[in-house]
Order: sequence, then structure tokens, then C-alpha cells
Amino acid sequence: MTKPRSTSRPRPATITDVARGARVSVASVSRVVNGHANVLPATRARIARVIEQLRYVPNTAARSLIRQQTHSIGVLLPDLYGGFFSELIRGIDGAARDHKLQLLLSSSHGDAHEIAAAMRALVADVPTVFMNSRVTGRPALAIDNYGGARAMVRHLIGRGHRTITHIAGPADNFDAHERERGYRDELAAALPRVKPVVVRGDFSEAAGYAAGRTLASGKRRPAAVFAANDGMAIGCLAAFDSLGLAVPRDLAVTGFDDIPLAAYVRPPLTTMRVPIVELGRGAVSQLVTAITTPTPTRTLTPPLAPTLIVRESCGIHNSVEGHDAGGHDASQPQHGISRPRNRKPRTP
Amino acid sequence: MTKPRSTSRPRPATITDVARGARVSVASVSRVVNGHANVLPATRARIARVIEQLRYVPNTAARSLIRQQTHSIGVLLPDLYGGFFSELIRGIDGAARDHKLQLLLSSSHGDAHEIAAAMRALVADVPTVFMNSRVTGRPALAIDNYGGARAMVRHLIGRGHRTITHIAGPADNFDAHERERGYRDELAAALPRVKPVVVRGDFSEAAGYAAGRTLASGKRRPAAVFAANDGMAIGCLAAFDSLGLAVPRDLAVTGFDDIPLAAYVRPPLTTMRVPIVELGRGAVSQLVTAITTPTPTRTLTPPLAPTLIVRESCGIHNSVEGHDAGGHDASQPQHGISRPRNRKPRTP
DNA sequence: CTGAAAGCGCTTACAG
DNA sequence: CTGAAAGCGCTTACAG
Repeated sequence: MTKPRSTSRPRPATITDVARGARVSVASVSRVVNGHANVLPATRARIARVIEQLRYVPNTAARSLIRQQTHSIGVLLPDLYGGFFSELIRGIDGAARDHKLQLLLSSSHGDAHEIAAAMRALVADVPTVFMNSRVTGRPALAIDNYGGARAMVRHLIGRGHRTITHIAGPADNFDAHERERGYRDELAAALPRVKPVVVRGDFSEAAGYAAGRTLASGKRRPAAVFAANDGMAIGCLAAFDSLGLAVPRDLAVTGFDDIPLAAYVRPPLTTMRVPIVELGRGAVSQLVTAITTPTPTRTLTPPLAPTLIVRESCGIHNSVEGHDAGGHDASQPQHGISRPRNRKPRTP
Repeated sequence: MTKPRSTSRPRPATITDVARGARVSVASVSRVVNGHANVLPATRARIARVIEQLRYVPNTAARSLIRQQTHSIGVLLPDLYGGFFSELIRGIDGAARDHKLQLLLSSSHGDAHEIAAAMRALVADVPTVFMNSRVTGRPALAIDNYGGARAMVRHLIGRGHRTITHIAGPADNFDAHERERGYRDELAAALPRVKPVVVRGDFSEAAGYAAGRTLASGKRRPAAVFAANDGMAIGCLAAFDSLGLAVPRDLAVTGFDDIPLAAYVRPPLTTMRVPIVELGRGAVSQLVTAITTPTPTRTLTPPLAPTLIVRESCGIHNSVEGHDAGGHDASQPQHGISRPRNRKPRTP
């Protein structure tokens, strides 16, 4: 954002200024700026000097206009809160960087206008890729939320839990809906006699905390609580602890997503690992493909299957001879399985 | 990113297409697009219809070029991992939205080129605001990391702890440096006989975990551990738990930042609250000021003071008659003090 | 190797 | 109220 007219800030040098300074045409300046070969070394040097002197930087808008490409991608997320989106953005950022694409980030905050605009992009022929969305027939990337939820419930049942309560996500959220559906279906299939109990949350730790307090004080405390995401599971863990209930001794708690913190919470959280960073990277790849592909292909990638990560909150203690019936991956922080790989955070 | 030439994707409608379709000049189209008054209702309606038909959307690059403003701001962060940056981005996004600014996000990944480019922006007269940086004499926004660290050490000493170990952040990080300096100075001032013990971390949970394991098995276990950020404090908590050590009974642990999860971890983490979201918002405000102000003002905002949040990890139990000697804020999840306000996460 | 010129898609005085 | 035209800062055939 620049407003040279309304301020006394000096107007940035343009290609014309450089051309004048080096006594050449703008065409030559453009050539050296873009690293074309056909410029005499002497001319090139002269131009380079002026560029440096004037601190010339090509105007991005002009370039985008003439080249018909902005080298940027837009990312519209419903929200920016929490470990899930944080990791997703990391993945997207990394891929954007690899492709030398600028990242335009914004969150819809549930704003109807913004969402409508995004939907319009769908019908206008703007390259788009949806993630975990109801929209079909378009490039999209999805997590098998339904299958993951079923697997989690199956695991809990396998561990001997009979009464399993589900803390669901927001009613209008597609991921939340699919996870809840998986919970209901698996429960109905495996334990036809026990009926599902669902308490509605909103994916926040606070919601999980509130749900946990309610469940613990209810007349019939469940044997296990399956939260629709790790944030709520962590809130739930905190609630039980605050009430003097021990997890997993008194009841089990599991989550979904496997955010980085899931392994560091006490007890370590059993959860379904969603390859979040890869999801972000994959979305960018698909977008790049959609952009560069002549005819929009309708290759629909199959949903990514989450994997069960058995830690301690579900009632399994990771002893040396861990006895996980399902043979699933059991990770502990010190094994580094859940810690970010190859990264050195720079944040306070 | 669009490459109409190299693909068979239909070229988006331009203002010329609309003008032709409505049998008017491009000037008139521009007028209705920009909501100018001087267009006859009939003409306006005709143009509007064509705009709709053609799904015309003004080309952003062309607009930016002619208006000399891009309506966007760039945010360069060293990293994108964890609760701190997550909240910071939320704050920045919210403010950008309020100012109707597009957010260009990227992380330097420690890339020297990228950082050098940012530094060059400093000397070129591009409006810039630095956050928690060594750079001085420019619009900047900072946290009083030094003072915060001193306050935390003072609190720990007040609670009776004598041997306090500091888990520091990365050696080349300014925040980390200031926090460590605060730790050393306060310790030297209050307890001249005990010498500081610092173990180096990198702000990740994994680093905190590793440090915790080391400290616990060392010959002289400290009475308290003050981690330079919440992530490491949480890792440390996990390490102690895995070793059968109870916090705060066996030793105290405190963090810095007060990320959203700090209140939900067990035991709830005592920490220095940094107004992260406000920091992000403030940076955007300052930037907007820098952009719109005729002559760059050198008003340097004083550093924001973090506030001590006493929870349980430091040895204070929040009983009904909480006996916090310092009279500090004690928060618990159910009081909502640490839960995000007015937000409904949409993330799984 | 170098330059004059057209043109990318818009906005905005300036006339009428 | 409406349009012709200039111009924002670039890139790229096209000549020479």
C-alpha cells in the first residue's frame, strides 16, 4: 500500500528513471533486470550501477499486468485459531515458497460476503481447490474424517469401553459432521444396544472444558469421551483433572488431528493423525496443477486416511512391550514422532 | 496466478468487454464499478447487467498500477510454528481486515536472502514496522521481555524457590536474549549468592521436553524451571510427568507468552501474558499510520508490559481464598480469562 | 546489441 | 451525463 501522492515520501524510482540515468532505453533496463543475455557487458554494468544507486525495484503491479500473472495464491480459511490451522498454514507457506508463489492469507470469520465471493470464484473460472468441503466435482483435497472417526470408535470399543460420548464440532462444519457420522455409524454397527450420546462443541479448548465438566457431573459418566478435535480433547482433559478425575484410569479421552501439542499434554493424547502439513502442501500442488494445466482436469484425489496414534489417554500405557491390539503406531515425545521435523522455531 | 496464454482457460472479461457489451465507453463502466454518482440510472442498469453476465471483476494489478496503491501489507515472520505466531497472525489478520488490507504472509525460514530483502526495505523508504527487533529508530513495537522475565523470577523467588534454572530460547533470537538477560539480572539482584543456570532451547516443545529430562536427572534438581516460552514449559511439564515428578509439588515450572493452551495444560501454567493478538493489531495500526502519515514520524511506542498470570505450575494452588502474595491475576479456564474471547473456531 | 513503440487493464482530468 | 485520450510502469516483438 503506497500513497505517494498524499505523502511527502519520495516516489520510488521507475524503469524510466533508471533508463534516463544510464542513458539507455527502458527496454535495455528491462533486459538486465530480467537477466536476458543480449546486453553488452559494459551497458549492463552501467545500468546495474544506476539500479543500485536509485534502489530501483520493479513495480509488481505493472509486471503482473503485463505478464498476466501475479505469482500469488489466495488462501481463504474459516478461522485462524489453534493448532490445526497453524500447521495448515505452515504447510501451505512451505509449498508456496517452493513454487515461488506469494501467499495471500485471509480468514472469512464466517463472513457471508467473503464466502460468497469465494463461491463465485468457483463459477468464474478461477483455479480453485477446496479442502474438506461439501463442494464436489472440483479439484479438492479431503481427509477421510468419517473413516477416521469409525476407526477411533472401533479402537475404543476394542479397549473395552462401552459407553462412549462424542463431543462434536460446530453443527455447520463439514469435518465435524463427518466425524460425528462416523462415530454414530461405528457405534451402531458394533454396539447396537448402546445409544450414542453427543454433546455439541465448537472445536475450542473452552468448549471441551465445558463439555468435560458437564459430562463428569452427569448422572452416568461415560467410560470414554471421543472429542472431534484435539483442542476439545485437551480442554476435556483439563476439566476432568480439575474435578479430580484421572485419565485414563477413571475414563478415557481421545481426540482428532494430532496437533503438535497432543503428544505433550498429560496424559499424552490418543488421537487420529491427520497429515496437516501435507494437506496444506497438497492443496498448493493441486492448485499449481490447476493453474498450469491447459484443460482443467477433474482428477479427484481420494481422501487422505488419518492414522490412529495410540498414546496414553485411551487407557493403554506404553510399556516396553506395548500391547496395542490394533498394532498401531504408539508415539511418545522422546521418540520424536510427534515433534516437528527439521524445524527450529524462532518464536518466543 | 493466471497464465491465460498457456492454457485454454477462457480469458477473464475486461472493462473493454463490458463497455462493448453495454455500448458505452470504458469510462462509464469504470464509474459504475466504482460507484460514482454521475451515471444515468438507465445506463447504470445496462452496464450492471453486462457486468453480471460477463462476471466481470476489475483486474487488481491494473488498478494497483493506476491508483498507486496495492491495498496490501506484507508480513514477514521468522517462523510459523506454534501458539505464539498463530495468535499473532490472528491479530494481524483481524486488523488487516478492519483496514481492508490484503495480507501477504511469508515466513523467512531463517533465509538470509529474505531477511536481507526485508532489511533493504528499511533503507528504501518503504513503510515498515518492526516487532521485537534490534532495529531502532524506526516504527517498532516491542514487548518488555526483559522486565517480564525479571518479574517472573521475582515471583518465583517470592514463592520461596531458590534454585531457578532458565531454559533459554535460540541464541540468536532477540526475545530469547532479553528474557535470559532479565532472568540473570533479577537473580543477581535478589539472590547474589546463587549462580544462574541456563540450558539452551529453541522454543519448541521438544526442546523443553529434552531440557526437562536432562534437568530432572541432573545431580542437583532445581526448585523451579523458568522456560523462555510456553511451548518449552509445556514440553518440560511433559518430561517431568514422564519421570514421575509432580509439578508443582516436586518443582515449579513457568513459561512466557500465555498462549491459549497454557491454561489447559496440567497443571495450568503460570506464565507472563503477552498481549499477542494486540501486538499484531498494533503493528498493523502503526503500519497504516506510517503509510498515511506525510512525514514519517519517529514516535517510538514504549514496550508493552507483559503481565504475570499465576496459575498452578509455580506452586500456588488456586483455592477459593487464593493466597497469592503478589496479588496477581489468577485465572482458570472456567473463568474464561484465558479462553479466546468472542470467537468460534471453525477448525477441526 | 539497442531502441521506438505497442499494449497489458484500468482511472481520471478534460471536453462537450 | 458521457466519451476520447492520456498515462500508471512494465515487457516484448519488431526493426535496425
